[in-house]
Amino acid sequence: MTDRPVVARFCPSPTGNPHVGMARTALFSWAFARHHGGKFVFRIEDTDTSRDNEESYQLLIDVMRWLGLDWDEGPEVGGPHGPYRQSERMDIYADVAQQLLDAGFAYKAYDTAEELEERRNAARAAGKPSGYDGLHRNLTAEQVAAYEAEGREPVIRFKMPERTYTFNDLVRGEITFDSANVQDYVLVRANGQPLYTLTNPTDDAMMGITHVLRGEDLLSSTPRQIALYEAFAEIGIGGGFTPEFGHLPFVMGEGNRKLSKRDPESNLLDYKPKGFLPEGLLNYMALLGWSIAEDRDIFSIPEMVEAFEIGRVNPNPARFDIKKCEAINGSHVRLLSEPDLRDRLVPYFQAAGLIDDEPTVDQLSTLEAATPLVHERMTLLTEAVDMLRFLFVAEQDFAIDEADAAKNLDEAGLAVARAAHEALSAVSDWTTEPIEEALRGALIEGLGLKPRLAFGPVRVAVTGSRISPPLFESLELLGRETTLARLSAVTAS
RNA sequence: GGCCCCGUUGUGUAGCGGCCUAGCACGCCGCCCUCUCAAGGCGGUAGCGCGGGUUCGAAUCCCGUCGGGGCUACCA
Repeated sequence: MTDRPVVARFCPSPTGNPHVGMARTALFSWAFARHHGGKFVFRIEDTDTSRDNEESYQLLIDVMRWLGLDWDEGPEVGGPHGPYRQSERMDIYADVAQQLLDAGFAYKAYDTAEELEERRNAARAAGKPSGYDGLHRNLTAEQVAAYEAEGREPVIRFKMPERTYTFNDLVRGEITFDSANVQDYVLVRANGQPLYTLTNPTDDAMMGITHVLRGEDLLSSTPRQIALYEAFAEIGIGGGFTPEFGHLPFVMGEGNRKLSKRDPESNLLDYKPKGFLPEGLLNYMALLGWSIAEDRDIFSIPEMVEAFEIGRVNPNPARFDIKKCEAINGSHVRLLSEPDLRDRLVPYFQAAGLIDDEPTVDQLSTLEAATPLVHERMTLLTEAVDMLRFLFVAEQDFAIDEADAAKNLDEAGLAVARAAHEALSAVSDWTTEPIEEALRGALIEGLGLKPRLAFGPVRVAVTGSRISPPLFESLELLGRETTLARLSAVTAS
């Protein structure tokens, strides 16, 4: 490790919906920066105009904010090395490319796509590396003139020095590439547009990035970037040093493939509406390649920051397991304080139309009283909505699950409901204890029923479902009038 | 084809030469608790890809092999 203060970054390109693999990379980079008390730079790599779009950009910002991965420099917060969107830095890349050309680190190549492909195929057939063969490395002035006269538009290629590149990967240890296998690569397209190969290292250099944490797919482009950094140092671009690299393992989806847009759980935007907590998702993602301790896997983000060491990241790919993700989320829900949970539940009840956009005092107090009843019964916040719907729904919209009714409200069940109605009619102090007493007295002792058979019909009649929060507490919250009305509605039909 | 990375129960991981009769978690199964569902408690299931070495001793080190993945673009 260098002794330079850590500057890490996250630099996605805004193409489509943000996904889980991307967020995991962001999380690790962020945690690394925070752990070392360094800076975290957020940069948008939108140089591919055919794939990038504004909406994705906004989604990226929103999702980073939802997750709480804050940045010290980047879009919307600014910083000394802006702008932080590559589409606004085109003049910089053009200038850097020209300097590279002038200093002899890069050259113009006039090969056509067809020529390239032909030679590529030949190389492959001969068992040789199939990248660019360097044919136009040393064109004479006459050759250049001839190509120009033909109207050919050159790309700019970086001239790879012929030597071996060894670096110490932060997660994988020492890795060596021979430049014989790393060919001269394109920095700038024939149409003048700079490519990722140029823009990414240029910005990392100019923004003072000391540690590059990224996906394993970029591992094999590391030697050519190291070579570029060395050229940068020569011509005075950036801080004159090469950052350290760490290549994070893939997050896998079904089969042996990387998690992709095709996998339903890859879309980060779905997590919030489904009822995930950011801290739950973050905790789970952290487990994809890292662990905090031998016997623990539930932790807070501050705890992760405290403990995160990049050297302890596991290099092998991890499969995304939505079941475990949900279980971890459930643990975090249980860790929430009652008031906190209540506040977080409100938007979900609003989305379901059960609580007004301007919640009434009544709605809020009902939710507050009901929250403890469901606190340990959910893994996703949306489950609270289903369990507590019967408390908020307008009476004309109250519905009983048909399958549950069929099972619990047969003739015997209706008899139980009638008995319950009668017993509850006599309860004047409408609180949990007297309610329970009345019901037990009438159904268990009176009718000699097993608790399961006694309370099942009441539960279904009043809450609309076989599954509900604890019954007596639920009845108290529902209120005497509504409870009795629902019981008689069921027995009347 | 070439180069590079990876390989512990179904899944995620711990392990970094003896503490391993391989630990933890999710999942699954069973039991307990119990007004339903959860939560919680207890127990069970299942793993070091393979073959050679090195060593008194290997999941741990070395070599090979097999398997998987990535890159090999005028994508990122």
